[in-house]
This record gives sequence, C-alpha cells and structure tokens, in this order.
Amino acid sequence: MPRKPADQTVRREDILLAAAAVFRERGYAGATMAHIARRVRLTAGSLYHHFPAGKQDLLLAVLNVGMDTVIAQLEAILAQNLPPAETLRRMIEAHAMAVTQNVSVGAAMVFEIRTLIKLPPDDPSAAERDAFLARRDKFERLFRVVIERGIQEGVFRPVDVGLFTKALLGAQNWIGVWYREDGKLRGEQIAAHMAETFLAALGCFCSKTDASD
Amino acid sequence: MPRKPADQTVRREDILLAAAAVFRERGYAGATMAHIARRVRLTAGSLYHHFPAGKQDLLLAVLNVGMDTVIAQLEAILAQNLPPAETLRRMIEAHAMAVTQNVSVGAAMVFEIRTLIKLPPDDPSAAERDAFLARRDKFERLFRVVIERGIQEGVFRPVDVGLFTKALLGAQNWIGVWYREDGKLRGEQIAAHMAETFLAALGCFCSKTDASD
Amino acid sequence: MPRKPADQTVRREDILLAAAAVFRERGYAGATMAHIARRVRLTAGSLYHHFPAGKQDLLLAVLNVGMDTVIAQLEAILAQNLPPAETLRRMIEAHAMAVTQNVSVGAAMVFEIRTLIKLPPDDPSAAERDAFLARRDKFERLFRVVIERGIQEGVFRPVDVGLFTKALLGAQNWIGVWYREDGKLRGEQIAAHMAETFLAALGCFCSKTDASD
Amino acid sequence: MPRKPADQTVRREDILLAAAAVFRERGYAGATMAHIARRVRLTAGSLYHHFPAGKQDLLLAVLNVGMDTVIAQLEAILAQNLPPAETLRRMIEAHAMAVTQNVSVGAAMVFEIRTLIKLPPDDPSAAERDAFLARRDKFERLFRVVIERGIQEGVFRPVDVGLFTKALLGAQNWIGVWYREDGKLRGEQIAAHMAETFLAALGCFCSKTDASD
DNA sequence: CATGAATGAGAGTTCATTCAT
DNA sequence: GATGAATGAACTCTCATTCAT
Repeated sequence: MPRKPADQTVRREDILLAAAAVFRERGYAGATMAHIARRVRLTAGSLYHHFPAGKQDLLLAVLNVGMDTVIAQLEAILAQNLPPAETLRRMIEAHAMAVTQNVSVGAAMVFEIRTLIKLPPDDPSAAERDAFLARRDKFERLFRVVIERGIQEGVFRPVDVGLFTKALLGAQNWIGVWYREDGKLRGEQIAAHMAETFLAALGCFCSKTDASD
Repeated sequence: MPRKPADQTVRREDILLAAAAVFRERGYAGATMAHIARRVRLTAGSLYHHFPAGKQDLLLAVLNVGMDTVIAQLEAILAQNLPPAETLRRMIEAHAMAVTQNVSVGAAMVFEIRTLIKLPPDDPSAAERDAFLARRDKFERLFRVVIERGIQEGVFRPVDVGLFTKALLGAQNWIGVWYREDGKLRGEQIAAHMAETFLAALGCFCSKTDASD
Repeated sequence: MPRKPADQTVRREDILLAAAAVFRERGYAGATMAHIARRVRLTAGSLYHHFPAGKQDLLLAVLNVGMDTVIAQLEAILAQNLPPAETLRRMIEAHAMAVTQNVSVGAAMVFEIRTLIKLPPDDPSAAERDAFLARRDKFERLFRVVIERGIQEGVFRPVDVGLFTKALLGAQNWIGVWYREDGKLRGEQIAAHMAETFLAALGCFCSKTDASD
Repeated sequence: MPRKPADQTVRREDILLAAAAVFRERGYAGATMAHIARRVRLTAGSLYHHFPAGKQDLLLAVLNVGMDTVIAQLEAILAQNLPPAETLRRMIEAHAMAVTQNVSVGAAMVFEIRTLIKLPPDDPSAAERDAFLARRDKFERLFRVVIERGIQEGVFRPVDVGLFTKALLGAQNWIGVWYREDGKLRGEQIAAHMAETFLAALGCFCSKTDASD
C-alpha cells in the first residue's frame, strides 16, 4: 500500500506552494486537504506527515513564507538609506514583484488574514497567529514611515499617511487577484506602473534615479 | 415604486443583509445557513422559503444588490455629462461611499467573486453568475472610459488605463477590508481622500469644482 | 433526502441506551457513531441533533443516567435508617439489581471511567467529567460508611474498610461483564447471593430480616 | 532453559510490556502502534519486525503471557495437594499478587477480552483467540473445583459455586483497576485481605496454616 | 533492524438541503 | 411561513500497515 519510489520525493516547500495555490483558487475554507494533496500527487492523509497540525498549519506556513520574503526585501532596500522617493519607488516595485512572482502566496496574504482572525482564542495556533499579525503590522509600518519622511522633507505632497498607505497597499494587494502568469503584462511593467502611479499621487514626478546599486 | 406586503419585503432584505454580514465575517465557504438564519432569528430550513435556491442564491442576491446600487449611482453621475476630472472624482467618491455604507455587501463583492467563478459549469445558477460577471466588467469599464476621455482631453497625465483602473479599484475595494463602522474615519473623509489621491496620480490637482448638482 | 414519518420518532433516551449497549460491546473507543446510529435506525450525522457534543457527550450522558439511578436507590435505602446489616444487604441488592436491569449502562460505568480520565484537561467536557467522578466517589462512600458503622456497632467483623469495599464493588461491577439477559440466572438471585456472600464475609449470617417496608 | 540471543528476547518482552501498559492506559482500541513504539524508542513501523501480525498479535501475546504466569502458579499450588481452604487461600493470594505485580497485563486480561470476542470470525488470529478463551475458562474452573471440593468436604459453607466464583474473580480483577504501584497498599496486604474476605464468605475463619512450603 | 514516507480505510463531525408536521 | 428531525455527502484528521532505503 505505500508508494513513491524516493526519486520523486515531495518536499515541504512543494506542499506549501500547492497549498497556497489552492487557497488562492478556492479560499481557505473552500480548499480541501485532498485538493492540496492532489497537486503534489499525495493523498490527503499523507500531508499530515509534513504538516502535523493540518490545514491551519499549512495556512500559517504559507503566510509566513510570504511575509518573510517581502519583509526581507523591503528591509534590504531600507538599509540602503536612499532618499524617500527612491526608497518608496523601490519598495513598491519590490512588493509588486513579490506579489506577481508568487501570486498564490500573495493572494493568501490578502484573502486569508480574515481566516486567521476568526481563529478561536483557545486555538493552539493562536500564538503563531498573533505573531503573524504583528509582523503584518510591522510590514505596513515600513511603508508609512517612508511616506512620512518624504512629507517632512517636502518631497511628497502632504497626505493622510494612514489612508494613503491603505490605498497603496490595497492597489498592490489587488494585483494578486487579477494578475495572470500567462497574461500579457509582465511583473516589471506592473511594478513600474504602480510605483509611478503612487509617486505621482504624492506629487513626485521625478524620473527613476538610476543609482547604480 | 409599489411594494410587496411590507413584512415580506423586509424579511427578504433582512436575510440578504444578514447573509452579506456573515459572508464578510467568515467567507462564503465558511458561512453556514445556520449562521445566517440565527441573525434573523430563523432556523436554517426556513431560509429556503425566502431563497429557494439556497446558499448560492443568497450570494448572487447579495452581489447583485451591491452591483445594482453602485452602477445606478455611477450612471446617474455619468448622465450629468460633467468634465472628466469632476466625473471621475464623483465616481470615486460615490463608489467609496457605497463601500463604506454597506461594507458587508462590498466585502462580498471583493472576496466572493472567486467563489462564483468556481461554480461548476453545469450549475443552474451559471447563467446568473455569467450575468453578474458581465455587469462587473461593465462597471469596471465605466471607470476606464472616463479615464481614457480625460487623457484624450489632456486633463489627465497619460497612463496605462487598464493598469491604472486596477490600481484604483484595488484601493477602493480594499476599503471594505479595513473599514470599521465604529472607527474614527467617516465615509466622506475616505471618499474624498481616495478621489484626491487618484486624481493627483493622474496629475490633476484641480480643487473640487463645486458644480451645484 | 430527509425521512422518518414522525410516528417513529427517536427519543433521546433511545439513543442513550443504544450508545450504552454499543459501548458495552465494543468499548468507547471501539464504538462508532455509526454503530450507535444503526441501532436506532438513524445515520451517524443525525445523532448530532440529539447530542450536539457528540460521542463524548453520549458517554457522559450514559454514565450520568446510570449513576443517577443507583444513587437515588441507595439514598432511599439509607433514608430508612435500618440497622447496618439490613441496610448493607439492601444496598448490595439494589446495586446488583440496577446492574442487571441495565447491564449496558452498568458496564459503561465499569469500563469507561478510564476513558473519562484520559480526557485532556482543556476539554470542554472536563467540568462534567469532574462532576461525574465526584459523584462516583460519593457513591463508593455510601458503602464505606455503612460498613464502618456496622463494625463500630460490633455487628460486622473488623475488616479493612477500604479494601473490603473495593472487593465488594469489584464483584458487583463484574456482574455487568458476565451477566446475560437471556441466561439462566435472574437478577434477584444474583442480588441475593451477592448480599449473602459479602455479609457472610463480614461474619454476619443473620437471615434476611423481613422488615415490612 | 536455553535462550535466544539476549537482545532479541529482551526486545520482544519490552515491547510486550510496553503494549500492556498502553493497553491499560488507553484501552486496546484507543492505543496506537505509535504510543507503544514510543515507549521502547522505536517507530511504529519497526514494531512489525517483532510482531509481524501487528496490533492484534500484540494483544494476544500480552494476554497469553498473563495467563501463562497465572495458570503456572495456580497449578503449582494445586500440585501440592493441600486441603481446600489452604489451597484456595494460596490461589487467591497468588492470583492477587500476579495482578498487582503486573497490573498492565492484568488489566488487559480484564478489559480486553471483549476486544478478542469481537474479532471477525474470518480473522487469521481467530484460532489463537479461541485457544486463549479456552484457557481462560480452564483458569476459572480451577477455582470452581477447589470451592466445590471444600463444600463437599464440609469445610466451606454451601454456596452457588458459579456465582461465588464470579464474585471472587470480579473482586480480584477489579484490583487491576484501582491498584496503584505507588499507592500505600502493598500487593501482599491486598492478597491477604482478599483471601481472608472470601474464605470468611465461605464461613471459614481458620487462620493461615503456616505450612512450610 | 530501523526509519520515514506513503497509503487507504475509516472515524467523528459539519452542513446544505428536504420535508412532515 | 416556520420548525425540527433527518439525510447524505463531504471534510479533516487518525492510524494500522507497508516498503524502499
């Protein structure tokens, strides 16, 4: 009754991406372990070898991977200490690229936070959930801070930073909803256009400074 | 506008709003008929008197109500034949207001289109589903057209209209995700800020023309 | 898809007895909801209408019913304030009768306490579990007290009351294991013999005093 | 008595005891191969090297070991041809000691016979099961015979031998349920008290004859 | 011998839906 | 209209068991 000749071993990450894809297509609640398993040619039960805590665990893993990737990139950009406009441009582009490069994970971050929040407070994953939400807030703050700095320095038009950030992130998150890997728009184009749009919205039409990084 | 016996009308709409609220909180797949029924003090079975086709029917009804409202408002604005900048401002504001005034319905429109798309093609509701998706496309086109016109007339900075519209709608849809009825931001403020942001992004800083409508 | 023409309604108690019977035959862990359901001509899912908390709930209900019955009878006997030997005889007989009259429930009380104890401490039923265990201890104490009194009064041979009670209850509980409703021994015979055996073991061969009750 | 390579023998017995312990704690149906394996620091799969027929095999092995021990001891006592009262006393004590010395195995014999009986008739272990049940009946008969003889010889009060034996074995079996290795009662005390109780119940208060064995 | 990965057969439970009352 | 009881299909998760390594 067992199978799989070892050359075709399924790795944790494969399952994770499969889960993300299924979550994107059908939503967490609409996704079944069987859906996920089928993508990696396993049976539903076998997933529990890799993610003993089950579906919930899988969701948290997906979200964390996504957040890890994005935060790492943003922090790398911030570490360069570029001027606000350039920093924001790169952040928007990096974020948009991340979303298009792994739409499924991005979509999960957009759509399934709600699922997380509905977790009963006595759930064993509650701690991990809180940790994730904290990181998400931190992520949002990274954008806020840059925008605030730009306004203070007079490079950006004064705006309600909270509202503006929500608008920006809404637009960016939404990419994961409509973007098709096989569509005509490439990630770079989308990223560039997004940056341009929101920098313009901040009254900053300065062309891309080609700082050799 | 003649009405059916008041009680009934109210009942149906109550259920609809209850459904929208539950869909917002738990997602379509995570919502149960019992959740919805409890909100209107009925039992799950009783809902079938009002929505014979069941859960799916409820979702479509919610989405249609939402779309009806928004499209009606947008068309009223377009009928006024105002200049593109002013038209767009009002459209954005009207849309944002609609989202904040009935967050649940708005959230359903954001989150549950996916559910609709996954409908098996042999489903009896497939026709209604297609009708809805067509109207959603029409809705998006209303924005596109105005933006295109503004660019042609030179009032707006030239942008990729498709991408720009996606960004705009992403930001607007996202409102339904973070907006709290009991929060400190009122719908008007949000609406105004959204309009300002995206008009600015189009290079149009003209202050609100107070055309007496 | 629904069924059952109302004349054949299944009552809560029917399910309870069915559960007890299945628990007796296969043990709690070995019993399935389907086994229980089949006995009352329902499907497994339907049991959740009557016992929303499921299998665990069913076990606790069975145990509580059993304990209720026995304790009530014992207390009635104690209330008569008869001399220790007569009291003990009647208690043993009443207990034995209770066991033979509802073997399944009795067996559950014997075999499934263990199941209860293994309940994780964060289980929602933990409180009910504790309540049950407390009542079981009280039940055991009823016997102890009578035996102690008899020893003090010199009617009973001095024995280790704790150990003696365990022996007595072990013998009584065991009835539920071997007793067959269709066997040749009637409950009364068993009850009388048990009383006689343990009164004899206490050095008390006094014949049954026929106090007209 | 020549032994197999020491390691193996030990291994097999370790597993057996581990199984008995787990069966006692959680019942056969509630025990998993993983539970058992963990106790001997193996994985579930590895158990199949030692007990190829799996869980069922383990149970039968546990029960047989228990029965072997007890029957051997009882037969040794019977072989001494002592008078009935003394024989019975020693049998009761030996049995009680066996139960307290290996509670887990004893508990399995008490609780898991039921499991055995539910074995489907086409099960490969059915023959072994029947053999075990036969030995259990033989075991019970050993007690019966001694009691009968005692009655015939007039040393014991006349009782219903079947019922009396059930009472005796019930009390003895029950020890395995309440006995705690770390409790205040030692096996010898329990054994002595049990013997005393049931000899008293047979009207035989003769003190322990200290036949030097 | 031991393990880790896998399987397949349930088990408990949930839920949309139906229908007699 | 409304309800309560019922169904059947699905879903998450568990587990004995197998086998390549």
